[in-house]
Amino acid sequence: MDKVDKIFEILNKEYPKWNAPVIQFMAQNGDDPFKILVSTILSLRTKDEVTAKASERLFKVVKTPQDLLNLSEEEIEKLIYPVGFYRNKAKVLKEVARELIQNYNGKVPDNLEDLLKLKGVGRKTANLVLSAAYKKPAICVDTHVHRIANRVGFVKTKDPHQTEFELMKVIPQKYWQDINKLFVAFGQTICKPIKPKCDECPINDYCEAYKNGSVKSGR
DNA sequence: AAAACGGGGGC
DNA sequence: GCCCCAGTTTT
Repeated sequence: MDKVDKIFEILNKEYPKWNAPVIQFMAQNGDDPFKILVSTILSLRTKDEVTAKASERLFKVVKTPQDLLNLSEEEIEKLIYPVGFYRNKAKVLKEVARELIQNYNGKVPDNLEDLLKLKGVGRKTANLVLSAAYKKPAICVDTHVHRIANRVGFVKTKDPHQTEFELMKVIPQKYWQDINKLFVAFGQTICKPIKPKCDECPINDYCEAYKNGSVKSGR
């Protein structure tokens, strides 16, 4: 069995042990692209749990872009507090809602180009929406994915953008969905930026950084 | 008191 | 490509 197959097999098996509130939350909320987009925007620089709670509160009131637009920024701020940047995010959320209604019939675009045109949406957010909401082949590179891919040895680059393209070459497409789902949870609990728990790591046999002792406290 | 949490956007 | 951004939680 190929090393890549083995790694994903193990991570999939271990996954239930890890907590990734946002992912669980998204799973509970089906694949509604709008909710996934909003949650992802909220998650910026904010802990998973907090994002999940804030999303839950917001979605009790807001189901569509129009709902969002009907609220004042202050009302949105109250709903999403205490996510970091709540003031800015409230503004972004309203702007995104406005763009969705004006340019996309109130629906979240299902292609990278249009998603990237939205305010506050970059490659990470866009790819997550494509993957989670539309089940399209896309790899969402956040700091966890970037760090883990480099440690394990899938890629060797400092540029997250480059990581995205390298991973697409190295990892078979059938696993792209797994990357987005598994790596965040794995990165938060085991393969942490500093003080990673390599002794408890289920895939340390396959990790280049572990083998050559270069898993420093660093990103 | 200081560091950690992370992605987008401007230049 | 590098640097800035901002609020809450954790150490």
